[in-house]
Amino acid sequence: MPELPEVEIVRRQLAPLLNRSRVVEAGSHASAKFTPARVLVGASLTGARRRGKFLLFDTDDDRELIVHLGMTGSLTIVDDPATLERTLADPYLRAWWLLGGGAPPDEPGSRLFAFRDVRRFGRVRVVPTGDHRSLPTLHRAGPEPFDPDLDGRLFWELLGRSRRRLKTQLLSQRPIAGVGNIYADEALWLARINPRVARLSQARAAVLLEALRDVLAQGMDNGGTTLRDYRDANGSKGDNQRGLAAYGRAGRPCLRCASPLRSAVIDARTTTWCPRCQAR
DNA sequence: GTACGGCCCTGTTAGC
DNA sequence: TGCTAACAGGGCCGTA
Repeated sequence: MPELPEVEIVRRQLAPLLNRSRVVEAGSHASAKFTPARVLVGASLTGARRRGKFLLFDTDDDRELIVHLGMTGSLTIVDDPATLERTLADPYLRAWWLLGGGAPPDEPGSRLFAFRDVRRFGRVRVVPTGDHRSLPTLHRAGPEPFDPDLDGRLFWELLGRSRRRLKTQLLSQRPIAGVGNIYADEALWLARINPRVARLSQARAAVLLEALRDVLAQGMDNGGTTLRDYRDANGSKGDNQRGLAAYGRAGRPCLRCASPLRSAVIDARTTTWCPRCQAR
């Protein structure tokens, strides 16, 4: 389940490979979650950005290819003919763009930009640059966690706009972008904050913001978290799952106080916390 | 505008 | 061993 660290790793790997490549052919499976991949034929991909958990690929005709990896999505660029043929035959391939060389001059299509997604939670959209109205979560996403303008006070104000439980707020992407179930549980554990709390003091909000930054940075340093499906653009697994303190450890001893960690479903997501360190 | 439940989707795991 | 049901969960939509 790719969250900010995993998506950022994929972006960093893909960005230098796109190199103004022109889309010479494309295809995708029919889905309401997908803009047909073919609409990009003839355009060149000029850059890769990230906003929260969304990847945004710029084109030379003022459009954006937006990809959300969902839970099991992965993006790769393959160039050797055997791998390219195998990728096209993959039953879980949901969208693909055959790329020519960097412009100018153009070459025949020789590399495949491929989106694979087993559980079909991923999304692919092509929109005019900056027009994110068709993706409400992206459209209303809060600041990036590492935005230098985001400080404890602003984060506290953003959290204060809702009375929903903290865990629900973090997953909504509104007060901060890019946090999913794993890193939300980890940050709340690190900050010793109960996930059911709906209100925080300004000081506690600042502590939570620092905890979010810590767990996200650690996730990136460790190459992302691979529980089952996540692979980076090179097909490699992450290492961060080894260092998780809360997520997926229900019933096991808290790494701080040894109390058994508790879990419950909050906002339809399994949430794990320490009832002692993170008492309400 | 906000909160909440349900849905999408399929591989894995637990239970019988 | 084989079958069935539960589970995992990010984003979106309909309803209250």
